[in-house]
Amino acid sequence: MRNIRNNAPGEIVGHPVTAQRRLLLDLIREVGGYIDAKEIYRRASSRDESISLATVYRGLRLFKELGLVDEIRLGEVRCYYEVKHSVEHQHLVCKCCGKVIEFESPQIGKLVDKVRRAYSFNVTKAELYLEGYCQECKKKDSQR
Amino acid sequence: MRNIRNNAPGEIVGHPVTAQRRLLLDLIREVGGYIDAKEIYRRASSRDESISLATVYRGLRLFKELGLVDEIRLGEVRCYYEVKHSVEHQHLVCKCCGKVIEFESPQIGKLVDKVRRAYSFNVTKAELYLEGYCQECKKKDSQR
DNA sequence: TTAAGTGCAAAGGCTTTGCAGCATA
DNA sequence: TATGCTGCAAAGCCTTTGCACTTAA
Repeated sequence: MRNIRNNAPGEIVGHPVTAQRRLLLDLIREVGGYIDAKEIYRRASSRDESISLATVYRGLRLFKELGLVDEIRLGEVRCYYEVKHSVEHQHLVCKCCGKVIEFESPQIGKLVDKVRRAYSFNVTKAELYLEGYCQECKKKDSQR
Repeated sequence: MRNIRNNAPGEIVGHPVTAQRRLLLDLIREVGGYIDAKEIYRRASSRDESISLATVYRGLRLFKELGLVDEIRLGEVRCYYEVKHSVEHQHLVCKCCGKVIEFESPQIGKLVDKVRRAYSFNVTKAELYLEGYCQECKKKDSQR
């Protein structure tokens, strides 16, 4: 188990490469981590003030379809997005401070294989979401 | 790994037991599986036509806090709810027909323990979400 | 009695969509 | 040139909230 953070290649193929799409994809890649649509819009606006939130959502949907980004849920209703990694990883979120730790576990792969065989499923996505309290927040809490 | 479906005990304690809360909790338990707020409201309305959707949401929030129900995400924006099980289990969803298979895996527990130690986290929730295509949908697809 | 819950309606947050104009391939 | 993308504004969903009334304990 180790922290990971590496980009995956991939381009917009089969669809027009507009300035907006270029900007959005570059931006998400620069961020390196997870980011939500509103924040993508905020950052995109600072480089192209006429870009619309609708274009952000339409771009995200396309990137998802092309496998360029992953849509992840971090315990909240809204979605976050991140560049698709070559290595699958999972998220551990602190309910108190919001810190997100990414980790990789080979056990997930084994588990997916088991499920695949047991239920004859073609598993295309595996998300493990762990939630709890980090060391610092545990300490803070016990000092109260 | 095996399919599970068993209820957990638990009651509304420390809060007034109103007719609405009683109805909602009974209803969720009768369902036995996952159900969303709108459907809970629809079914509750047939027994108490004056119940409001706000009460459904307020009830669900309370039940969550009391650990009587679990809020789960099945790949969609909206949430589903189910009676809290004594045994933790995970969900496997078919993207094509929507079928949901519940399964239990002891490996998740081991993995959670590893993460707990590795990051000094007090892990309070672990959700594994698997998505893909079931045997029937794979067949249908290959026949096209 | 009184703190707490309820219904209603309105508002909030996130996401999608219709449409007319514009740009990529 | 023609398909497809964009901005804008409006609408759609799901969920929460303010308020006055009602109720469980």
